[in-house]
Amino acid sequence: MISLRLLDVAIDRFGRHGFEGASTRDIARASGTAMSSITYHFGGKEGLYLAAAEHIGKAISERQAAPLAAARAAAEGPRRAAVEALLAVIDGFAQMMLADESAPWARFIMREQQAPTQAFERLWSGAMRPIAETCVRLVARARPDLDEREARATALLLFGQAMILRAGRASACRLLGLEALDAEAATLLRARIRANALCILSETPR
Amino acid sequence: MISLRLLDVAIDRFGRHGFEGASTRDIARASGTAMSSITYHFGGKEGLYLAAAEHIGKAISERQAAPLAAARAAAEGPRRAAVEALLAVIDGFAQMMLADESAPWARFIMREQQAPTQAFERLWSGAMRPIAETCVRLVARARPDLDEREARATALLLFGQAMILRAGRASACRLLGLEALDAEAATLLRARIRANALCILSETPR
DNA sequence: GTCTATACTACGATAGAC
DNA sequence: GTCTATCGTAGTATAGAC
Repeated sequence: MISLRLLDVAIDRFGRHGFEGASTRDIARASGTAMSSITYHFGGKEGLYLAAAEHIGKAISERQAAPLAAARAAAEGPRRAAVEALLAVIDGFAQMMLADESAPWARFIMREQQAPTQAFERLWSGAMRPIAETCVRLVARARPDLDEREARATALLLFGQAMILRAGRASACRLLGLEALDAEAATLLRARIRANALCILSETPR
Repeated sequence: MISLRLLDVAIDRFGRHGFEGASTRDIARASGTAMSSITYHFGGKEGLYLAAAEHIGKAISERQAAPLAAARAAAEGPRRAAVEALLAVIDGFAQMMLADESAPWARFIMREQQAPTQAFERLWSGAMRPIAETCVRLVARARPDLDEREARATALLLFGQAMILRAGRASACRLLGLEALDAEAATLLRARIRANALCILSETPR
């Protein structure tokens, strides 16, 4: 499937150089095909960009499906179970942020976060919103002292801890004195994220 | 000063479209000068890019100077004072992430984080490392139960909460159901960041 | 210092062969 | 479906006038 190869390369190039900076010539060449294949399969540069966003959304949804299903089930259960389910979703997200696989997706999404286009809409409703809304409900279950808006803010901030592992990757490496986030660093970071999240979610109203 | 105007526009364009995507023609036009001024003042597109990074580093250092000086003083004081000083630094960072002013800087830096060039080195040693290292010492003071690596990881993750306000701006708006992060949302988010950080920093060894 | 003019390269889109 | 060839536009760099 040449169109799949085009999508993979496109995600890499668009993420690395942005929509305007990426070149369809280069994407086609790196995919081992002619530039006009892009016109044929996706209608043009913009069609390829939107298809790339959709492709990322599907990949994320697939990888988060398991913890998300467990989380949905736990949203109505006891508080303790809700906390554990939320910790599992956050850890799943952290693992994704740590995995090499997510680097191209993250580059792509990060650009959309700064200046959303039509592609962000597809990413949000397809992959991100289902995860986010489930987490909001779990936070509300774990922290009944928070009102709706506070619970939403808290869910967002909990993800921030994991997101910095991608969004601030270069800083993370320098601060930890590493060339790259290896398996040992990943274990350490996941443990700290879990401890911090547990601390926040266990806080009891005074 | 035409060179300052060029720098401001360059930060915006490089942040928005990336190094390759931004056009020196466009930057010069929006600065009200001829393209060859860039060659004259900065030696070319790449010189302009590096100068833009340096410019951002200086702006950040200036704005974080006050809480940073207080934090340095508190690093040797009582634990309670270290916690408060660190909360102040994090809040200063959060305010910067919330301010409209930081949007162009953030776009620029975020790109460098994903694929660091020589420009990241200047940003890191000029502005980021001084802040980060001070925070590591404060975390170590607040959480003597953590070893050096754990303290470094924790300092990083604390900043993640604030960073998502920029790095995940579009998601933050959608999750909170807002068009933009207004003053009310800013107050709410800063309060939650503070509460979460306080909770993490106050955790006592069992 | 700042401009105009120009040389050269690369871009995206498209037409048409196979 | 995939290719080559080509069109019009826009990119950076540079030379030289003022």
